[in-house]
Amino acid sequence: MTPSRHDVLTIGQLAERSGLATSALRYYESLGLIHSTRTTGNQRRYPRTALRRIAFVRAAQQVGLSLDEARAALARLPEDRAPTTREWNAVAAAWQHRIDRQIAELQLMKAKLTGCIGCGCLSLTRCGLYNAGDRAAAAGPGARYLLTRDPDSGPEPGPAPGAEG
Amino acid sequence: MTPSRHDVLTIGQLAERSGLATSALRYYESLGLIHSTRTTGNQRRYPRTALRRIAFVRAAQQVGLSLDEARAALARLPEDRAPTTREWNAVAAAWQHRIDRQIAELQLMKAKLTGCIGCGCLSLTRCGLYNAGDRAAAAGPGARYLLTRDPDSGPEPGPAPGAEG
DNA sequence: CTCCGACTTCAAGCGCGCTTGAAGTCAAGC
DNA sequence: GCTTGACTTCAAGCGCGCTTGAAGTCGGAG
Repeated sequence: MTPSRHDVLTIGQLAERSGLATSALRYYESLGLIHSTRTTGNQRRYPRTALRRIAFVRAAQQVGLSLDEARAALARLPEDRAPTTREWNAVAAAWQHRIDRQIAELQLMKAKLTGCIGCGCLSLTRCGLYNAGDRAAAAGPGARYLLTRDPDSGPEPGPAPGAEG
Repeated sequence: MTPSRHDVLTIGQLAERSGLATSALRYYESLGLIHSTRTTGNQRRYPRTALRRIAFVRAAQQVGLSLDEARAALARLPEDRAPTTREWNAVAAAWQHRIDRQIAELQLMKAKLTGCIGCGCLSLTRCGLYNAGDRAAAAGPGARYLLTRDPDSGPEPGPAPGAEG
């Protein structure tokens, strides 16, 4: 079964089907998230499995993974076919832990807010919100993530300066 | 009651107490999130209420607000005293909606993952994950937020090109 | 043949939330 | 006086996830 013209997508077609801009797709390819072959005229041709990989990446982003982390996760799934239940199970389980943790954090935040409503506080010392930023403050430079990144992974080369109070 | 030396904080003291770097505090001040007076030697002196404002901002970030949005929210609270229950109530209620929405999205994602485990799919057309990125794809340029920003606010001047599939 | 649009590469830019560096000032201790 | 360290301003840089622009190529229609 050599791939016929319909088994393969131009970057424009892939963009339309995935909802991403062609620039984003080239960027993804530069990161190794998707792969393409080239025509004799040096144009990219993507296999249909690229759609699955993109879907995976977008889902990974929603779970809070960076593109680099998504690539690592993607490396544990087969390149050219849909993952088996077993393969998918391992990945999904890890994501569920992430999601659960994020949900737990949000619920904690919500509880703190409710407590604040009850006490009318934000009184500098007693308010639970006052200590809500502990983990976020420990993150490195760069744009801050909205929710806490994986707390028990990563080298964390640069400790936050002056954070010891 | 003129503010004595103990009612007022240097930027270094504020950094230590808030857990933020002095550079971050200057940045916050440049954005109007906190305010300071100056000594005769042109050094910043922050009122203790700055601590409360910073706590508020950090909490706002956890809820998913940008610093600009945090400033807008902060503008609805009094500058120089703790907010009353009524004042706080309005803000907290808005945040709770945000949090609830984020939790709902995460739970939806989790359900989709569970479904995927059950069906062993990612089969391009049937998988719920496949359509999980709809809203994220509609966002503009720049670093992507991990979770969906407020879907019904903001001018959104630049529609994502090629997002119509 | 021309023309057009979809493709190519590469470098640079953007937006956010900061940090870093350079060059200078101020305040206290020896 | 000198040193030290905390402060000042301003500009530039970083990391992520892309987009934008310039300059050129490919491939089919007329």
